[in-house]
Amino acid sequence: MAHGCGSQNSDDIVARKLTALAHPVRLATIRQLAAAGPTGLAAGRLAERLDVAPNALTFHLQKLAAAGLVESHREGQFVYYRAEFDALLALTDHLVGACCSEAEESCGPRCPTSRDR
Amino acid sequence: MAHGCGSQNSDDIVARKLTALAHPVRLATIRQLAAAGPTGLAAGRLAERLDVAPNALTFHLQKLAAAGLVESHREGQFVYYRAEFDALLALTDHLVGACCSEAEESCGPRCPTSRDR
DNA sequence: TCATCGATTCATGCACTATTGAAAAGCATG
DNA sequence: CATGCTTTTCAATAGTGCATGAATCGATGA
Repeated sequence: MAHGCGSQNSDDIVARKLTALAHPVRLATIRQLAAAGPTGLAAGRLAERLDVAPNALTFHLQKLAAAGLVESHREGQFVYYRAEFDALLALTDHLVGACCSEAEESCGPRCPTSRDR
Repeated sequence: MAHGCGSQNSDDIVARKLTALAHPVRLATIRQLAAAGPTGLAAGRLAERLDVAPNALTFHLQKLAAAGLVESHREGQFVYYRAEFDALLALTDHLVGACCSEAEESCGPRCPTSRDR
């Protein structure tokens, strides 16, 4: 505990991203943005779909952006948000990346260690 | 609605699991258990490896167990914990499951929608 | 039974996060 | 410039989670 806070461990970075995802509104947000694809969605339209107050949505979007999971760009009066797909995929890799690396037996047919990549 | 799992929304269940994972100690715990494979690790050995107080580790392990991400079984005076691999893999599926479902263009070569399963 | 080791439970204090409502800033149109 | 729409900022509150230390429970062996 309380070992150096200067250079952050990879686990800490991933934990920060998971913290950003670990909220019903933010998770639904990411899924909406993921479904919307590279074009993204305007903040207002997102607020409508999720039935969330605009200011509340901004709060959550900022957390997602701080974690590097979404990006925003302005187009006229609208602000479009889109998911950072690379960050999402890297996240899933990290979760089961070291699976069974120290074990003799594999954890199952879907184990990333046991199937070719 | 791919799986009709109980009363709670699938997003809420996933959010609960992500909440359980979204902590440096718990994330490191899962990775240690994932690396250890189906055999698992004793709580004390886990505490040593992670440099965490035993009672603190119990606190975190209970959160992981409540989310269905780990399981425990007693062997003599030791309590072994092992990762629930199915729950972990289901989690990663959910994250990018609906990726680009509403978009004309795919988000990339690794998009789950764009590659066969 | 007593002593020891492993694991858990309990209680307290602290910090952080989410929610809400009101207000303000940025952009477009008449 | 004035108006309306979109988005963000701010402030106050309530709620939740985490860390810490002491005490407890369970199992093992002398």
